[in-house]
Amino acid sequence: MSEALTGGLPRRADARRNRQKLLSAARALIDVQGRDLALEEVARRAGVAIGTLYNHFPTRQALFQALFADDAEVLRQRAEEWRSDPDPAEALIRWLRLQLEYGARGRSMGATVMNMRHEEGSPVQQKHTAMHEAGAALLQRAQANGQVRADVGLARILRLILGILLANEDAPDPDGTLPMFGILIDGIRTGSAS
Amino acid sequence: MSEALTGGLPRRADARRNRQKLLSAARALIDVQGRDLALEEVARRAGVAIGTLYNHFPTRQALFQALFADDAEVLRQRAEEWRSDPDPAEALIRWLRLQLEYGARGRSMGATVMNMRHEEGSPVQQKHTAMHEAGAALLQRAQANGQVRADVGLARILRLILGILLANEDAPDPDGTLPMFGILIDGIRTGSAS
DNA sequence: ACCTGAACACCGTTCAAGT
DNA sequence: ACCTGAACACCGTTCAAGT
Repeated sequence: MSEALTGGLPRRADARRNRQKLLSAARALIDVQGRDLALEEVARRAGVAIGTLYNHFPTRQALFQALFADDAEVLRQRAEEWRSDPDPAEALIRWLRLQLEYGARGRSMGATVMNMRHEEGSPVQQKHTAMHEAGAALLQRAQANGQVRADVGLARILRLILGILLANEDAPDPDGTLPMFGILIDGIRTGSAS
Repeated sequence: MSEALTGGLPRRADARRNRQKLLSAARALIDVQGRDLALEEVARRAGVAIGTLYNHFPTRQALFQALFADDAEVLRQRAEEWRSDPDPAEALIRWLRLQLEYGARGRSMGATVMNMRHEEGSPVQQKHTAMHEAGAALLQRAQANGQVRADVGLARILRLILGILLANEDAPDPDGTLPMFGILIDGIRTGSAS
């Protein structure tokens, strides 16, 4: 239980190596097979037994979380940095575009992980919360400045970004994300109707 | 091959009954298991052998298409009707909201089918094209009236609706779709920035 | 503290044989 | 023209035994 619940790394060096090999194999496979990647193949490519995979990651979710949780930390940092940007709306939009980029990682698994329900107090949940708070500050700044409508929350915006990614995952033109992102941005700007 | 390619119904009466039983069973299961429903269980619940399922629906896609293709016809009809609505924008929005409702069918499988690549000349493709043209007329009317931005196409809007559905599929609050829909609508209205 | 791999269950898909 | 179900391949998951 130690590793799964604490989220810490394994104590033994060989176990840490195995964990890393599993993550690398999963990362490589996810780009090809998408979210339905075969766990057995992950173990096979990592050169470990299937039981070892389950030792490190008791569920699919645990594997995905380990793959993409660090992205949340990067996104939090950017949000903090851009909080002093002279143009609040521009800073917010830049950050949301970064969410679009990071979310696209691993066939949208990045954004999916970010929108998953995380175990209370888990490392992923903590990182996610920290990112969310930093982003919310960006949003509120733009709202206080009158550039963004006051009646939208960050969660709703981020889930819309997830939707954009998911809808374009198997689309004929996977780069249709930016025009759709543009509609989202215009939808949260002040000055429009309703 | 006849059935799969022509999309027509089977000639024999027992085969038509089997087809219907398969569709009913699939429809019931999809609400529970989502898009990853087990084909074997579909056949089991329909009371036919697994080979019979493959006879009628050679691929998963074929099964899904058969389940939801008729919705396209309904949506086309509504678009035609509302083309004479005095308020073009209101008519368009009402139709898009209908897309949201119909798309939500079967755990968003409805919208997914609508956004799939269909075989050229297949019945689904024809129905989808007809629906798309009728909807595009609604959109153009609202654009000609100056109520909706001229630089957005229907395909982009519909894919955004698909995204909204997918993003809310396993969400804590699955009825967050309407606020997100509101952002989309405001994003395509005239009068906003950019 | 961690690894191994056999064991079991379940599902996807094909196809020869039947009616 | 259609149905059947055995046959094969593959994967998910657990767990007793090992180091």
